[in-house]
Amino acid sequence: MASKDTQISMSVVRRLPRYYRFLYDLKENGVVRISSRELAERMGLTASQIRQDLNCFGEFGQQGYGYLVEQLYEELYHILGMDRLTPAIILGAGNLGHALINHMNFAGKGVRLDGIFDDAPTLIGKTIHDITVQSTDALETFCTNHSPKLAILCIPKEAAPRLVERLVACGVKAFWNFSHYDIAMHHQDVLVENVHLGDSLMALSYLINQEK
Amino acid sequence: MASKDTQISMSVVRRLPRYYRFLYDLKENGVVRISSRELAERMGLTASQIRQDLNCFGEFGQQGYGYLVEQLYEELYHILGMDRLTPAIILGAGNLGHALINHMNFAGKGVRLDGIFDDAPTLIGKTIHDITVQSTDALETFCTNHSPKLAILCIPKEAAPRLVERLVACGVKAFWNFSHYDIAMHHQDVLVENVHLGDSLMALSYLINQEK
DNA sequence: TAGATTGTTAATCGATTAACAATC
DNA sequence: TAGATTGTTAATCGATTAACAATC
Repeated sequence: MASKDTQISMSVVRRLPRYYRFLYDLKENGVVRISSRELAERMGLTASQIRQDLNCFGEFGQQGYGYLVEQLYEELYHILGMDRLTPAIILGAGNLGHALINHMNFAGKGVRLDGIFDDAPTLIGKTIHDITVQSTDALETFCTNHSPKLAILCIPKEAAPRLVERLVACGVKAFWNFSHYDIAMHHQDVLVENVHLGDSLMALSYLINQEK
Repeated sequence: MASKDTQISMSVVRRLPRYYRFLYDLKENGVVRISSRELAERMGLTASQIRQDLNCFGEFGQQGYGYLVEQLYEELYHILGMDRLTPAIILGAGNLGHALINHMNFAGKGVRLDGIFDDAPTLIGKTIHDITVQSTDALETFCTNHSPKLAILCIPKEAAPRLVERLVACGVKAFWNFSHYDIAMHHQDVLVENVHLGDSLMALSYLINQEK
């Protein structure tokens, strides 16, 4: 895997999964080569930006020819770290947690879901996608045995502080956070990706109201 | 409602819901006034940025004093357009759609959910949150009667092109898009807010793999 | 009045776009 | 070789931060 040493900006990082998706589709559609110009057109970006972005990681193209779709896809696969699966657990198997477990192709996103935790008696013991829902009482024991690195939080804000505390003590290093608890404010040295669906909808509401 | 005429940048728009959330919490906790410096500290921003952002919309503070929490909250409420509810429908009542219907406080985000559509015979006729799931066959009739302006897409990519076509023909002006179909590429004059949960998780995977 | 903090202008920083020499 | 398109440097654009006069 080629790579350069300079720190990659978050703007670039956030575009990588999108490149990966588009390259995958091109590959599936049997497209063999593509120029930055044509990819830019399809993605609604500039050719310049695509070349700049890719060149953060190496030289993947051929002058006068463009990029080999399959090869570039493979490069992104490695850049994104899809070859190693991060062991993960999900906290909260309510509607949202349930939806993620059923919908999200975790393995295809570099994640291996090892455990599901919830405190609702109606859920404990149930099996979702071959994984048995456990009580959060079992959290510490589970972590000792499985060392999850990523925790997916689908729990109410109130439950989050205590749970995050315990997870960090258990060695969890990253959070995919659907709760509204501000993890980064309370824990340093931990990676946090916040998903605020409400903010996304509210921003859209704002734009709708601007229209006319 | 005070406001200025210059076009607001998307960077600012995306921060508005977060301001709104923080102001709400401060208000709930009985905080009466707050300075840009203190709000910045709590939100992990700079005081300069907060003042710049707010001054896109008006002058809400008092020199030497700061901002009145309740008043600023109200201003954001109006700026975000929370006083008018956008009529909306949701397409797809599978796990994700179901989770949104149950979890999302639509009214609190400026949206009124008027209809739910799905094609699964097991779902049609069922009632979720007081709304009866209808077949997509009824879409045109429903739109004629209710004129929804926003469609929430919780459907597979394959079903999206045809459905979006129909929705646009019905006068739908905005999409909250959880499918991977690229609406904006195929329809101009329509607002699209894409939610790519997979991209979010993949970006996190990348960052986890960079750590060490 | 003195102290604090805003609103706003100016300076800086970073990200995007344009240009072009290198080269397939 | 001629044409195309990359990799990369330089120019531009926009967003963030700093500074400070205005003023409560």
